[in-house]
Amino acid sequence: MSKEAQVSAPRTRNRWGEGERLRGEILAAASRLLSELDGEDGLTIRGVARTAGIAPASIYQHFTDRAALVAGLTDHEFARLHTAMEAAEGRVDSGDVVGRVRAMLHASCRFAMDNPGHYRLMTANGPPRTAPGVRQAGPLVDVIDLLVAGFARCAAAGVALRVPAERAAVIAFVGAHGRVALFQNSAKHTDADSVMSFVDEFVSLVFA
Amino acid sequence: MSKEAQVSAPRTRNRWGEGERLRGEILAAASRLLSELDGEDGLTIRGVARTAGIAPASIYQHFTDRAALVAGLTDHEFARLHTAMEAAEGRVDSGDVVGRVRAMLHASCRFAMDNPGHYRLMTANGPPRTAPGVRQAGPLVDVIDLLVAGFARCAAAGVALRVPAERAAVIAFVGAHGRVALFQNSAKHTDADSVMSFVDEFVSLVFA
DNA sequence: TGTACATCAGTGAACGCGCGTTCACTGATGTAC
DNA sequence: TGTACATCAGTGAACGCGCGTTCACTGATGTAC
Repeated sequence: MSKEAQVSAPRTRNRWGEGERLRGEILAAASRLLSELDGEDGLTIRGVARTAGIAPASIYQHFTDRAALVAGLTDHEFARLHTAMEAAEGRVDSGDVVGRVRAMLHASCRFAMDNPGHYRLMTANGPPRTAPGVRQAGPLVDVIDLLVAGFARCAAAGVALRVPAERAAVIAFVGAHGRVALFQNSAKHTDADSVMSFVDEFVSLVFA
Repeated sequence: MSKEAQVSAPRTRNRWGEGERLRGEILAAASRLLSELDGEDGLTIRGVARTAGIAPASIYQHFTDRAALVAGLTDHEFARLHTAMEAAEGRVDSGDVVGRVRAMLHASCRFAMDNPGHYRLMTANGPPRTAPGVRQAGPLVDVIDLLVAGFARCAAAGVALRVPAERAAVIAFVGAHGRVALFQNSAKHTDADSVMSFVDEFVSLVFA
């Protein structure tokens, strides 16, 4: 609980050829820092350096500037979310197609609720804007594709949808995260169970 | 397009007893500033003062500190949204209950799309957290209550809902704004029409 | 009607601070010959 | 095997800047007597 960054040993530097490891440590430190912070503005070069136990200047060997650091962190967190959703899906019996979709949505809600700072960062500096018409790419789209595939499997298994799978995925994701985002800082009302049941109700709306 | 704040006349001060007018000018300036900015971090005391054409110190006669200014701006913007939604509803024939709900949702989407900075501010520093169990209050809840009333009027008019009006309101609002928030900065794909039709599809899901 | 004083709206200059970024550096580890 | 040099990981100190906030102030307008 001390305000001081612990004044540990002056840090054993990485060995030759392993300089890239610090990049990971920097991202991990930034992620940790973001957990304890309100928003992106507290996410400073100096703050991250303090959290990582390195000199501010050291960050510039891995990120050209603060913007690059933030972008790197965003990608890193999207990858974490992606992994969490896949893992959650894998934990459900593959015959339970609806259950698998639910599991992914629950995982993404839990991620957002457990990591409000990261979540805000991810939605604020979303994917890079692409040219119109071009098929969109980016971490957000990858996450949604996970859901599209899930809903498509529902349809293939004979569970009727009221809308196409692509639409259903966006609706479900947007609904789940809208719910979390809007009520994140608004009372105890946002306990995990009520969010999850809201999401389930939501999902049931897209099924016939 | 000049970077300079225009060096106009040194400002004619308000007359005796009208000091409160500056409060409004400060909020208007902050609102204008937020329109041209990415996020809350650019919303500084000095920046607002520059935009308003006053001295930074003058702000402290109306807001105790930066946090109070931001909170005041948030309230101000919620009030604007509330007004816009009511106005939109009023423009639709009162017999068309579903149309009136749609109009409110469209208005709130348009607000979010036209004012991404304000919107981010409103969702980030949402309503003050209240004690659990206590009926929630605050500008966000007021806005949602508008929708609850709208959906309730639908039900009363014989348009069947698949969920209670309270639920429907939250679902619709959360869906609409989740859609806007998630895709705000993600390509031309976010043109107004596609958002509106998404919202309409969304609304149709809650009706039987 | 004067006149002394209170109150108002708003300011200019200064403070200390943390920030992003740059630069020349340190010392350990590898490589060429 | 030495030894000179290149490369690596990482640093310490300094820079200039914009920020939030405070303070004593200015000058216009009102009020008491």
